[in-house]
Amino acid sequence: MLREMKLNPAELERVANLFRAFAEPTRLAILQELKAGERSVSEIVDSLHTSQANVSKQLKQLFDAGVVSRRKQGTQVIYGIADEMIFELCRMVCEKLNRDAVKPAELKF
Amino acid sequence: MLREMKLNPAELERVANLFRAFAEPTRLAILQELKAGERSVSEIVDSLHTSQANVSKQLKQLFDAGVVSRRKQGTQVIYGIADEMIFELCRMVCEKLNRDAVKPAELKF
DNA sequence: TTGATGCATTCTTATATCGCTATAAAGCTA
DNA sequence: TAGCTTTATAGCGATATAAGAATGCATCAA
Repeated sequence: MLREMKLNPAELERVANLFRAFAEPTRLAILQELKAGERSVSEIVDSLHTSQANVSKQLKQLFDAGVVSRRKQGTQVIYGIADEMIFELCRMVCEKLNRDAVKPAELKF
Repeated sequence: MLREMKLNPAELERVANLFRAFAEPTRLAILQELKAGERSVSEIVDSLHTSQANVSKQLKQLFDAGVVSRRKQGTQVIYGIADEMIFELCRMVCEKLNRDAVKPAELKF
């Protein structure tokens, strides 16, 4: 049971909110960095082309969505991937984009 | 090879754009309707609580993202799911939300 | 041809969000 | 304590987007 139930508006909102976490290039770039391992905020800032304030804000969104984890280490805050399903999601999206594109260049998150 | 490459900004943008198609409750509701089978625009309108203009606009976004297909049938336009991967995506997102929530109510797209 | 139906598009308003600068807060260290 | 480093937040301008109202555009029937 429960199989074919339709989600109510509040549930749809929650699903949409989680998808929204991935619907922004800067946040995806952050997730790509974290894929290689935990990073402090300043390490992420150094690897991206945006401000520290912006990185902090995007990290907050990812954290609130349950996508990344964090812990304090002295004066630093170390972020990591909270759920590996993220990469499965990105992989599936990339595969679809590759299917749809006629181009030979393959995307791989 | 190509395994651990990072996506460039244009590629990240494309990935983000596809995620964005799912980042909105009305569009998710439309996809839920289409999961049961093809539907005309007016059928979708009747099943949702929003205007025909809005449904058409959201359908256009889904179509442009390659998420739904469409065909004309007389005066109607029939929409359907273009790629079943959509439901796998939604299933994974719901599962994560269910994991994160302590509540017993399970979401299932 | 006229009118009706079904869908798409345009315009507008309200709201959200990205990214910046400046600033605050917390933890080291001298 | 003072000063430095690291991160978070507030405020702001610019841009994007959701949704309603009105309109345009086919298609079909009478």
